[in-house]
Amino acid sequence: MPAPGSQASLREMNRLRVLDTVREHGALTQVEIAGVTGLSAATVSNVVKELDSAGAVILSPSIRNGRRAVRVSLAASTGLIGAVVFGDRDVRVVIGTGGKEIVAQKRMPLPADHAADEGIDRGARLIHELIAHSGHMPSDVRAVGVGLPAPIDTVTGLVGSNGILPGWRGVDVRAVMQEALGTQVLLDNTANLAALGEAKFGALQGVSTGVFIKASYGVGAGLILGGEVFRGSAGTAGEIGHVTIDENGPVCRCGNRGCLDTFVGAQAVLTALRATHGSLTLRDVISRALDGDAGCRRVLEDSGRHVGVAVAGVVNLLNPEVVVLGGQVSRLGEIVLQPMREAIERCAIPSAAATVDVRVGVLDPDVADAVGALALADQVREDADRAALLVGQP
Amino acid sequence: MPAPGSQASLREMNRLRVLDTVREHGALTQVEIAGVTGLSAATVSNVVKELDSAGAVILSPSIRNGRRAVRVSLAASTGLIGAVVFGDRDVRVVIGTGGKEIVAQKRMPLPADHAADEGIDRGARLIHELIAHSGHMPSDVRAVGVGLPAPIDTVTGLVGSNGILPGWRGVDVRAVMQEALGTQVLLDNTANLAALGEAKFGALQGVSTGVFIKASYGVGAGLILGGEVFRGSAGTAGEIGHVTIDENGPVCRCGNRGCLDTFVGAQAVLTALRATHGSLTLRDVISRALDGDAGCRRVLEDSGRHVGVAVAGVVNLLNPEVVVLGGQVSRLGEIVLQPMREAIERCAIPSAAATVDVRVGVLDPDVADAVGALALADQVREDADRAALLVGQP
DNA sequence: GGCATTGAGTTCACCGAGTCAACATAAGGG
DNA sequence: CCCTTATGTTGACTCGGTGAACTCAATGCC
Repeated sequence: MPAPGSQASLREMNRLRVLDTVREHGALTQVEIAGVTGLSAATVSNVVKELDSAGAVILSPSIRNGRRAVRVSLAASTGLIGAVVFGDRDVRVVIGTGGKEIVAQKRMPLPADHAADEGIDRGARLIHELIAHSGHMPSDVRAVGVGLPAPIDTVTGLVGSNGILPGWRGVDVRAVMQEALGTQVLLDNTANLAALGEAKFGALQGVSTGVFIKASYGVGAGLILGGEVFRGSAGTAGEIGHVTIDENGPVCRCGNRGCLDTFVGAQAVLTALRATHGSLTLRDVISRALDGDAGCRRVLEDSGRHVGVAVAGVVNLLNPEVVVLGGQVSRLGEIVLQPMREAIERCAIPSAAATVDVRVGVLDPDVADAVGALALADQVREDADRAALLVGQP
Repeated sequence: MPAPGSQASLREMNRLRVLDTVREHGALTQVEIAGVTGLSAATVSNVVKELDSAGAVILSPSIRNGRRAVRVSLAASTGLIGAVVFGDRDVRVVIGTGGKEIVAQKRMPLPADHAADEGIDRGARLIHELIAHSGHMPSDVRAVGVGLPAPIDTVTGLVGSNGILPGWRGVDVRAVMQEALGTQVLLDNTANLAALGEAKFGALQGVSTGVFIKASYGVGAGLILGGEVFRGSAGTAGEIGHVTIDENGPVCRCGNRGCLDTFVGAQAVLTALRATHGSLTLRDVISRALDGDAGCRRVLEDSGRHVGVAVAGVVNLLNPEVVVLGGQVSRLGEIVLQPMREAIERCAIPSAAATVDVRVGVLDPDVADAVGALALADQVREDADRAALLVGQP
């Protein structure tokens, strides 16, 4: 890398400026690039020439009056990116080429009490299968994003102790997965990943301060602050499921009492319905509620209210522009959103409650996490491409 | 300003690089500057010459072997900066020259039900008095930071509705104050200001993710995220006083029930002690607790516990490195910190609770807000100096 | 006192990079 | 066929950073 402050670094900055402009605006002519970046046409000409000979952009003619402009667009990043997302009882694997497009995907159930090694092994095997089926080589995969429904300590790299998966505690998933896949692996909480997905392609696009609530088997949050996913000092930010709602409430699996999770987690929901509805899964409850079953609907409305109380605290604390509800429960739409909004309105300070926009996520809850995991992997690939470009142009 | 990406902008960046290096490290020789910035000695020589002729730095000889090195240090910023901080029943006015040094200060009580105009008027008059007494002109004041114990909507500029000061609701304090002082006025919540003070000069120095809790007449929080004060989308972030602790708790002045404030606000503390101790002020309770009064101590310990429960939620959500307790109540030190720590330990998820460091602020609670307000004003002055430097060197 | 030594800052020739202006280019219109 | 229109390229110029040579001011040694 060139010394900071030198002319070489200025050149580099301008190369990146041009590249980022093209990335953001799509195909542009050189004059347009010059207009947007504020660089002179001559400089843009030189930079584009370099970029073209390095294979970073592609030039295609366009038709218009006068001399034909040449549109500059980003050369497609090479290689594949992958995502492996572990749910409470399954693993979903996706491969893509970038953006939110999905090349192939596969889902597979996992036993309730599986060990981490087993899950990782199955995830890795599915990735390899998908690659083979789509006619690629394992070495084509540049990066894989992995999601777990548990807090992940980025300092130690270990899975936190109060996630949904008991068999995964204290495992360094990133290291093991990286070993199994032979590619760079990025590990994150599924709430953070879904938040990233919504921020890139969904309801949180362009939002500076946003809160994503993932309500599924458990409740988690992903925070978008300054347009980026916020992970806190050790990566476990966004844990909203164990906020104390009632100091004397039921005992939670985290050891505390009256956590939000004891009121709205799948356990609580299913227990509340057992007497009248028998043994159901969370998905059953949701689809019955959508079909008009009063009991199921009522229990989920209550969940919405409880989540709303907790979210009101978050709204007070962070004063977000938008709160997005995601996760399986978000399929219910206004049924659960309405009581949630009312609770926020009631419990948050008026000025913050008045400005916050509470809505449902845009992405399908089944794939939102995976889309985010792909986005995470894509970022890494972009960084690598960029670094390669810089060392390639000494 | 020069076009981005041009060589002129590179020059400017290097000027700022040198300036910031000197700002951060204090007096340095040119070789040292070159070492830190990575620029060549020749460039540093040129830049320093420019900076010197612009009056931005001062050169002083130093003694050592070989040719005497010339130490480059920042020219003292010209002019004064001021702070006006409104408490629940008083106003404190401070003037300084930069950093945390205080040139002069004055405190004056305010009637409990005063109107905003009255408070602003008194604050402005005090500023003018202090300036006159210290032998300066009103025009010497470059910027004034103003603190209010209430949420401030930065979009509308108005004071939020659930602060401690009923007579201030819906007033555009910044505009009125600016009119009265004839200088640039920066307005912020006192919790944010005290957090800024601790971040610049106290317990939050160098901390990336930190939470400052101001426990005084009411409870508020100032968030430090990425080393900066985080204000949310409309500036009201950090409102922790109206988090719901108990859905069926006492009615709060904000209209909700069971807010933290109804358990630990001065109102609640004083009411709890009225039967046994008669009419006290919060300061009385604190000093008696320090003197060993069991009742006062017990009530404040309970406050600490309640605050701890709420803070545990914040710790889960933001995963901070440090939580700093400030405000009048922090004078009690471990008496209130201990129960607070225990509550956090008990209610927050283990990994986050284990890594968070809970301590008392370094700054005197009486002046922490003002120190922050000065820092805010100082930032503005620095920006103005910097801008002047740039246009002064075309 | 004279003189080498030491290390800081300055000067200068050089070169890389951005800019302006002129120019080459590639259509469509009359 | 030439003019118009609009884009991209080229070259002379200037600006700014750099390395190497140089100046400068004190110390210490003889």
